[in-house]
Amino acid sequence: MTTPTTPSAPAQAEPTAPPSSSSPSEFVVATWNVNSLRARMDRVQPWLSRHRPDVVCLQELKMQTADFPLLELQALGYHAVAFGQKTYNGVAILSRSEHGAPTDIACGMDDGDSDAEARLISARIPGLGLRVASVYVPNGQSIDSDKYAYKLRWLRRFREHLKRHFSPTEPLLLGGDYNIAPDDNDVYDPAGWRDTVICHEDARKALADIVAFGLFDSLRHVEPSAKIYTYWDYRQLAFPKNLGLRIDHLFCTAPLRDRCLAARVDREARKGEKPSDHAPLLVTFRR
DNA sequence: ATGGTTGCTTAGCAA
Repeated sequence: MTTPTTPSAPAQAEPTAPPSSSSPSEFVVATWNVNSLRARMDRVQPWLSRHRPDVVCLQELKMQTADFPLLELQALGYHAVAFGQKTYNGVAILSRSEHGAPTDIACGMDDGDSDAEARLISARIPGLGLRVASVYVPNGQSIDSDKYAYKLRWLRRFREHLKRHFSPTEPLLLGGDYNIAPDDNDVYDPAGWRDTVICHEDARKALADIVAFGLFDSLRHVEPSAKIYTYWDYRQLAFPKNLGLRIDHLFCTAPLRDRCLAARVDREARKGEKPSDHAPLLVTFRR
């Protein structure tokens, strides 16, 4: 074991700001589509160390459950539960070890449908007294595609799943990539995007039906009208031009809406080498 | 913009 003797630290060895510390009065929940956890682990690890969110919903793991990096996350101080599959989809929930191991872990929708795509996982976080789901809604490709019919069907099944397993009066968080921009204000070019799977009225209605279960858009609770995006295409310099969409959401039930203190998108995570095409959304709640 | 970028898998699909 040698002691470093270099007088100046390496350029990127230290974070530029101290990591967030756990507060006894607040907790932070994030949702992030990482677009392959294997390809993104070198970014996810320092991001967790820096922000120390209490709970993180991840989407698009693109790996089998058996390949999920449980031990690496454990070493960073996180419990994790994952529902993966080869090549596509995959969702996970991380929670800081101090909140206790997640219980009541449920993968998929248990509604008898033969659909096996890994798009939903939920669990209870005992130390925070809440239930959390990580959700990856099908993209749907184009409105005349079979995939769009699957998207709309999946959203209806999800609504029924919520009614069966959750209550609008319990503390519940649903974080995920919904692949839907709820409002024209969530899109950089609403006219150009109107007849796409992201903005089509049937998709927006299906999401509204889910919200009608008793959910609130935590970001809009705090920022009612600001132009805030969570996704920028890799092509066409979309990020530097801020040609973005707000398709990642953290929905909460009424008991948590009243405790929602702040919400922001971490655009820093979209910059630099090999980012995901999505940036994380971080929401702070009173404990 | 009927294009372009990334990841998984290895030519073509999905996003």
